[in-house]
Amino acid sequence: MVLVVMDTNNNNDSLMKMKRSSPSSGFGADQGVAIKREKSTSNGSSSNNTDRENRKELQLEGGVVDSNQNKGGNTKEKSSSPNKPSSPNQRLELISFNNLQAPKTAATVRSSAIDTNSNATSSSNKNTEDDQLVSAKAEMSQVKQENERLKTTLSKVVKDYQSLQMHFFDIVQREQTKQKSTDTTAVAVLPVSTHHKEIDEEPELISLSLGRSNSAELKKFKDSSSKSKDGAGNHEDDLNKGLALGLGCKFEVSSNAARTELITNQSPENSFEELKEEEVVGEQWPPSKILKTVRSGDDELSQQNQVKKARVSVRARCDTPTMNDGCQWRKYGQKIAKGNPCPRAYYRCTVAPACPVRKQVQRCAENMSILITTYEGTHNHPLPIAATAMASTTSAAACMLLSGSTSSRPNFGTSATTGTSGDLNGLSFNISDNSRSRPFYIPNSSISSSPSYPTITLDLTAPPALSSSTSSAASQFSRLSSNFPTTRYSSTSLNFSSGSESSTLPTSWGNGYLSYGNQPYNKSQLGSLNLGRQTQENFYQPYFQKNAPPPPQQNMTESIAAATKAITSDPSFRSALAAAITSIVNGGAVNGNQAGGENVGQNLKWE
DNA sequence: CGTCTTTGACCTGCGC
DNA sequence: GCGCAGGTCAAAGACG
Repeated sequence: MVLVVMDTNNNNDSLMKMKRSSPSSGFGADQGVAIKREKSTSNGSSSNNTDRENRKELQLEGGVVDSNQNKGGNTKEKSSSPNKPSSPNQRLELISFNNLQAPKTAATVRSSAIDTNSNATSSSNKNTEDDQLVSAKAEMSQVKQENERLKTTLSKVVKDYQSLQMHFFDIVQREQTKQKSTDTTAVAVLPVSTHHKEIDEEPELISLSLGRSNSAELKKFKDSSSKSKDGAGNHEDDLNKGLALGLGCKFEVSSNAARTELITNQSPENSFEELKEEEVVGEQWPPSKILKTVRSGDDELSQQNQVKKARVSVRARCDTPTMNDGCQWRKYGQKIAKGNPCPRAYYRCTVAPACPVRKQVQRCAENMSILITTYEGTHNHPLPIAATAMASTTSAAACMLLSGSTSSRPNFGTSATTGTSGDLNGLSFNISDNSRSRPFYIPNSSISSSPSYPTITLDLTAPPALSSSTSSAASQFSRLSSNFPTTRYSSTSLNFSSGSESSTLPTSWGNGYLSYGNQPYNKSQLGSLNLGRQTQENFYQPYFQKNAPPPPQQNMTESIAAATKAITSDPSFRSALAAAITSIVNGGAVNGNQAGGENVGQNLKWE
């Protein structure tokens, strides 16, 4: 259950706070003169002291304080505002707390009223306490109403989930039926066909992958399936277009060697240690991986670097200087980027020492209330639950981007390492048809301005009216794509907004259930996370059993369970899912004229 | 004293 | 080759 509670007003205030609190307004040799002047005028003697005082002041105000401003060691990017419910869970807890507390208050008031009456004091006291009683009752009723609303929303979400799940299982069953028949055919006609054999052995093929697989293998497989089974329904048509509804591992392994590697990587000893950078999602779709064996070392390296640089940019309205995505970040640099007066901050993930993930945070030049966070790379370590939702979303988007932009390459997605990384992230978006992939370029002023890197933009800033239709979403894309430079890599924009829910940024992404492993975190790592009443045991949930890889079906079921939890717990996620499904169901996948980006831009109403 | 942020300097890639 | 811009490094300082 997710409620996005975020104050989106006060943008000016927050900007002012940011300006006041952040020394970022003055930095670097590369910075403009005007900004330096601003720094020098901020305080004649010591701007640093002023900054720190301002930070303290902000903290006292209960305002939003960046991790940079939390000077106290481990306090990195905590839920920024102590006065606001920083996570949906907290919000719910708050409500239920109120629910519990309200009667107590009423009882207290009543008892004190009795005491007062027994003492036969003035009637004005009586009136006052009656008023208190009335107000307490009113408060109670309000809280009850809110509770009811929450329950209703929850039931709707669960209902949506169930219908979706039913649909998914239906598809899976059809797929399995087809697969069996295909295998039979393949064995009869091509007894040595490794292709079908692999498919048979790789249940990951049937998985909750939002979007369209662009795998040539899958296509071949589908084609053969449809040949072997006439009269395929619409669902199968969609499937043949590459739709595989599966959250989790939508990966194909085309060679036994690769599969062996996958299995090796999934062994408990190697599960994380051996997750090399290029093996992680976001970077995990090296289309060149398949050609790895035939390419030269240099070529391979360059390809990997390309993939490594895949980025996911998240645009979201956010009052806080940085988005609380649940991860621990360490700032390592700050720059003024050309075309944007707002400084760009560079962060490294510090959850694990060798984590390659970096993020850049920058305010949008056009709309300062919009925070653009660009993620690069994928975590090679278990993530706190609070961070998994964002990680899953971004890695999925990265997958989508890479698959979309590179789908012209043969044998895409057959790398074993992609399978591993996909397991880690539990979600993948695929665009099957490169011809439908219409890139949206990132403006130069944007944070993802580097033309060298493929970037996908998840726009969480759209107002409800904009996100409710394809045309409006497209207009939003066009807004994004205006004045975009020609880049070497395509960039894609996804509108993940869903109604009013996503018009504001979730203050916490902590509803993800796609934990990366079952390794326990030590407390210091958890220290900066706002756990609320969650226990540490619950906080990190195993996503896949590493020690004993479950049978395919079980694995898939776990994927589904995890994914559906994520879906039901994150409005943005649901929106993304809805958008993807809508785009396909509404014919986007069938209608070959439509661009993938436009299709994804469509949103499904969930209520 | 350890950790973190700040920020000037440096490196790298790209366009001309 | 040069300049520009993005990205990173690392020394210095602040803080608990």
